Amino acid sequence: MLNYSEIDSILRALVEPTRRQILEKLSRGPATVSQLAEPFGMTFAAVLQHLQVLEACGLIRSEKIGRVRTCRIEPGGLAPLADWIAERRIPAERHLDRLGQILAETDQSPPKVQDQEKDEQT
Amino acid sequence: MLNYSEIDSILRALVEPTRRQILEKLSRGPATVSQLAEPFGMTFAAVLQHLQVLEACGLIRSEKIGRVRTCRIEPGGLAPLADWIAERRIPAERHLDRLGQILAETDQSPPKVQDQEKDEQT
DNA sequence: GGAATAGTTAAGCATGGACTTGAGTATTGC
DNA sequence: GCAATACTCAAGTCCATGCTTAACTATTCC
Repeated sequence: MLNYSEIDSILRALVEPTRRQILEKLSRGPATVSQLAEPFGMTFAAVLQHLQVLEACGLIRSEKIGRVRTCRIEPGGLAPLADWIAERRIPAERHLDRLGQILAETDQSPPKVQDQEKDEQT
Repeated sequence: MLNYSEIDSILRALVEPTRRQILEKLSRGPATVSQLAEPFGMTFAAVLQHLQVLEACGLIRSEKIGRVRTCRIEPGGLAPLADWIAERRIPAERHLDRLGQILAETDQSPPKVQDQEKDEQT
């Protein structure tokens, strides 16, 4: 059983493009907070906040030695999300087959699908 | 090559718990807008907006027959995100092995990791 | 010991997105 | 045709979150 709020926190962390870029950068090797902050047109404090979010949900890990904090990817960090997706893809892939279509028409009662993609008014 | 903004729109869609619940419900079979709106303590219009977000990023599909719009899961909808994760897990899994540790210590220069988890002031 | 460096925290602003309300349109049943 | 149904759209409110500023702490170098 997956923890619902774990998925939630991982998704909230990943939805922010800056944080995905940080992950990208860390996946090429560990880096200090200042090294990470440098390329972004953003203050030190902002990057630090992103790092805290990433660490809180287990996507990265960091340790402070002296006055320098070094961050690195947490290897299994994306696993819960990968599992969540896997769980949902299998049953989803079954609907929309013949069976799914038949169930759709007999169960709920949309008269009949005469012509797919008839609307699409964006 | 994955489209960056595609991942972005999928993550933005999934980060909202209500939308994940809608997906959950649809994965058990197609449903009309009113059927989806019913169980949530939320207006029709709000649910409709969620459905539009889900459809815009390809996670669901809908068709209108008469005055009834029926929604269903788009089978391959989660595939881009699954791929994105897969791409990032493989290289990430390599760091944090012996090699990653060694690179971390020789490349950037944190003197030496004498004692892991020394800080942790939440 | 004092200045410079590296990071930390808190407060405040600003934007985006979820949700509501309310009015409008198309379809169905009588 | 007219009312009810099922959905659609636009505008507005409100709150969460990203970012900044500014003050603060802990280390290192001289």
